Amino acid sequence: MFSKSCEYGLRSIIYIAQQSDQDIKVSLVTISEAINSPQAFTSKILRQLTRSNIVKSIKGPYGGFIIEKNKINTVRLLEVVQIFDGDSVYTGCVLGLSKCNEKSPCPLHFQFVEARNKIKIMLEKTTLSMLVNDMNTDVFHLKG
Amino acid sequence: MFSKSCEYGLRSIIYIAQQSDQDIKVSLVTISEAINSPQAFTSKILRQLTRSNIVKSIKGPYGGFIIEKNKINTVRLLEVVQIFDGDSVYTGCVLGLSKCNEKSPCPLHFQFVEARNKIKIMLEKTTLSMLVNDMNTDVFHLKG
DNA sequence: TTTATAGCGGATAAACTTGTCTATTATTAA
DNA sequence: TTAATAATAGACAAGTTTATCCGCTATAAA
Repeated sequence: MFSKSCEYGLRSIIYIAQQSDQDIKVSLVTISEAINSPQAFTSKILRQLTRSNIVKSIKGPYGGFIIEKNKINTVRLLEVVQIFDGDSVYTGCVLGLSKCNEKSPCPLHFQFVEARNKIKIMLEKTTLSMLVNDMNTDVFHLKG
Repeated sequence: MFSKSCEYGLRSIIYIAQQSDQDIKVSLVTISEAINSPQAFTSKILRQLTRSNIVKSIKGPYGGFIIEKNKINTVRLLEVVQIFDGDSVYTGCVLGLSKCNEKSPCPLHFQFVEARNKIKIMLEKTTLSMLVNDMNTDVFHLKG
């Protein structure tokens, strides 16, 4: 459904948000251990998130990554997915046709519209803070 | 959502079904022109469909591919998707975790359950004949 | 029986994604 | 000012998917 990059990106940002919510700054090493992802590759993922101004990075000793409190409340999953996979998941023809739309649809177009729109709406609605609250219940996990 | 192979596979089988429904046998060349796909690659896709006994192939002059009438009525999209992409689209963790389930879910698990199950049900319900009927209305297309 | 046709099988290549390595830059503490 | 730390940048490598090529096999018609 999502690319590996996007998966790591989502896991990273959820973890960082959870920690930032408790005012804990986390390093690359800590993150990749927490979400069980390859370190060097995760580094690239994090750069994409900092360049997009969702995550803030601090260099040097005691450095690491944080997300500002207000961003935890406002940033939605759609924005994160957008960075890594664009909108291909909920837009774009299921059969890979470039000229597929309401007017000139592929035979699966209308069957998929509803299900995929559900995904889009869900990504639009879900903020990082919602997931942080979930994480605090200890039911959910980000590795394994 | 689906791999390129799966996209070509679905487009191929829908096209073959539509033609077989009118007792027309189609060759590789015809198929790849009709669905606008690379010929050699489509050949491999078709082999997978014949090996799975969904499509029948006839060698030699006047050869080509057909789907038996009764199969058009019984084969469902799920079966085709299964061949190319397995069940990763509607099973498997959205965040790429191997140990993600109802008991020990990732933070996005429950949000996605409904939307993805909708996709699964749709693939389970839809037979080739349903799509053939659609195609006969001239509203739908498989290329471009 | 020969010839042409069309699917089959395997090797190979191109493109893209995922992942690693090393050197550099910024920053903190001593 | 120096040493240690941690993010950054870019080159490079491995893996996967997508795509091509070529010779082989089966078959139909002449």
